[in-house]
Amino acid sequence: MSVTLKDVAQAARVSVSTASRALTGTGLTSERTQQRLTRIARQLGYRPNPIARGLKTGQSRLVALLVHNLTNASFQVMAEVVQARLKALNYQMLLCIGGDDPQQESDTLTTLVDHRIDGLIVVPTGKNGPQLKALAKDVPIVCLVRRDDATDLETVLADDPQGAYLGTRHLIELGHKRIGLIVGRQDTTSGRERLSGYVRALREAGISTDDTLIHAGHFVPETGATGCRKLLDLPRPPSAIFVANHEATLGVLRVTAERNIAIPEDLSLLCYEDMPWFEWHRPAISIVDNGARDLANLAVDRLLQRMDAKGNGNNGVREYRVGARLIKRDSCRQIDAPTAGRSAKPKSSSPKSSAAKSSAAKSAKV
Amino acid sequence: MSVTLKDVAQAARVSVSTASRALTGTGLTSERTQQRLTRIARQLGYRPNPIARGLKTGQSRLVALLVHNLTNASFQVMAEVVQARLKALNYQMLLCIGGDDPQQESDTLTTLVDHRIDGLIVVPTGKNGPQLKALAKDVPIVCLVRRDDATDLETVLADDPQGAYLGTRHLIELGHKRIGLIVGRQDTTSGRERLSGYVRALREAGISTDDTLIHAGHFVPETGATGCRKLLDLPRPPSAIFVANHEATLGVLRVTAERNIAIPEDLSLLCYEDMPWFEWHRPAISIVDNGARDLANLAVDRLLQRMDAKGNGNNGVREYRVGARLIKRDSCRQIDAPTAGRSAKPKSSSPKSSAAKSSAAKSAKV
DNA sequence: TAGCTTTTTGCAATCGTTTGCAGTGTATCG
DNA sequence: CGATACACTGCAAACGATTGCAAAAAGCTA
Repeated sequence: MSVTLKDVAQAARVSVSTASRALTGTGLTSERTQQRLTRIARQLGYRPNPIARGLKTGQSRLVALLVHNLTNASFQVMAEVVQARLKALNYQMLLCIGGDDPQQESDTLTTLVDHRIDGLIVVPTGKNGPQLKALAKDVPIVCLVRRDDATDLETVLADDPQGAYLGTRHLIELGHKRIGLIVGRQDTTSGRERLSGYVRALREAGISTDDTLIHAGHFVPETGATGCRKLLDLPRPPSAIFVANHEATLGVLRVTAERNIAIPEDLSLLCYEDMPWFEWHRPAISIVDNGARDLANLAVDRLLQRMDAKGNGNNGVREYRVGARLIKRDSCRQIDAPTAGRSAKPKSSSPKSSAAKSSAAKSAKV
Repeated sequence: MSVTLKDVAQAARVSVSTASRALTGTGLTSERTQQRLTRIARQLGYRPNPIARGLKTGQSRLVALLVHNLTNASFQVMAEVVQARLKALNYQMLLCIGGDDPQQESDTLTTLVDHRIDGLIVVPTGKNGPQLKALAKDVPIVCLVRRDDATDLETVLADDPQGAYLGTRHLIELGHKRIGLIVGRQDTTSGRERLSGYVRALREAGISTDDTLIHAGHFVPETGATGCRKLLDLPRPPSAIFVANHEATLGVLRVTAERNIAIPEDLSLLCYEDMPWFEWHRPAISIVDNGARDLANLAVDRLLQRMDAKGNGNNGVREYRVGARLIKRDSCRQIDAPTAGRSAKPKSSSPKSSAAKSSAAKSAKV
């Protein structure tokens, strides 16, 4: 069917070995034959067979990225970044979706090493530590976003303690004292760390934590809905909610919409991890940005590094942190002058303000 | 490193051929040796090497999906569906991102067939017809969402003419007479077909088309922004905009937000292809759903079918259509009684209605 | 038990590369 | 001019499976 190295060799009247050496550019052939063979190969449309090559060399030029889903905007960005970086280096990305399910993760992992992938970037569920650890002996692995405590793999994490701290402090600075937190499962790194950042900010500000204000749960919209209802139904509901569980955001928005709660007039909302549309939403949603792009880039860097090192094993296993950033938009409002300072800001305690603004716009238009 | 077939054979004191036959389950070995070998293989932790196998059999158990990006919600859904379906059949999905760029598409395609993929589902740019056609001789290919006119490949399309027609008719039925259209590039199937559906609905309703109301452009948010501005700046601006270019949606939302245009009071908005958050947006955005999930499933069905047929070539190349569905939410309003009929409906020509509702809710709350 | 068929097995070639080793030819040097 | 080095090249053995063909074993019949 397709033209093989043998065909090229025959056409050039040399042996396959020579052809191979000429085309792979080991400096072991004369300049002349090298050029001649490259030409002939191109004329014949020769393309090396990665499978055959892989069999011999043990490399597949395949690098896998295992994420939980593609709904999460961070994962989308990561997938695109990883793909782009790898393609430039002539690797193919094998994107796998594990659904945050240990069983699926485990299955996928075995399939992947079966396929002799050259490297793996994985967002671990945390439940397959032993397996990961074993695989790491055969293939370079970098963990992303979550740490797997049972392993000592190189890991690229978001700076969740800092991010949660920044976000919470921002709300405190705006005058909020009762701040609801909807956060991820406490058996995940990010879940625990974000909670801790929240607690630290509160403590620093001398605000005592209130367990009824904290809702931890799975990374699904329902968590947001439930948590939000719980918070709103409190005798003394919070004036701000910090949704530090990305997937839960939609649930929170649904509930606030259902209950006709105006943001930020009735409730300030701060979310975690950006989505393209947060910026276009009305009001534009303030967020703590986890730096998905940088995380992915760093993970690729680390992975490539290990792939080159080839066997110089586990020396220098590190944990990296990519800093978080607060992006202020319009979903959080100042509810109270923290100090006597600050004047120009229209801190508008009147719930009508935005409705007024919008109907003004309307009458101008209609 | 890893245990090979030879190891298993040795341990069982049989030849590799017997081992191979026993483990692959050709009925050519005695029941007894088959069981014995399976047991030994498991004990030794033997896993067949797909690369070696692939070299001999010419199959890789890899199926590629080539899409433009992962930002588009339809592509996300498709990726997840394809991955899930394939995994169940023990194939690995190779997800590639082509960026709707012919050059990248071309490169990726060659890499993919180099890797001896067993099948390919591709959203073609339309600029690499000849190449696709050539590749189709070696590997089963199914086109998705867009047709490549230069080929006669099996193609699974959304019913865009119908979808655009349904959407436009919906707006007409709500009383809109001037309906802006923001649509995709006219050198793509979907771009042309959506425009045609729009035109047909208008013609049927006896409304003459107005070219100044139609804006076609690339599949990027900017198209939406530009188009929306153009439409709003018209001497006689439309009362409704149909954004039939998914990526352009964000741009439109940005402009309407910038200009403080209330939806649906000042402007009705209808979009194409769902996104998870459209439902939670305020107002919830009405859409024409292209049925991404069904499209992906059908594409997989067709591909598997061809992969089985194995060589019975191009007979029966078909084009399939997956019907579109209108999903009404809150971004389109009735602006005018189409007939004298209909009573109960609060068709509210007063632009204040929703603002009133919302401020009522607020005062109830505060 | 011989002769036949039918299962079950093993040998060896093959897929398309890479690569150690040995061989050829040419240049260099004394 | 012969010896030695060096640059190229070719042979053949891998890599880990699958598979056609033939041999061995087993089962049957008479």
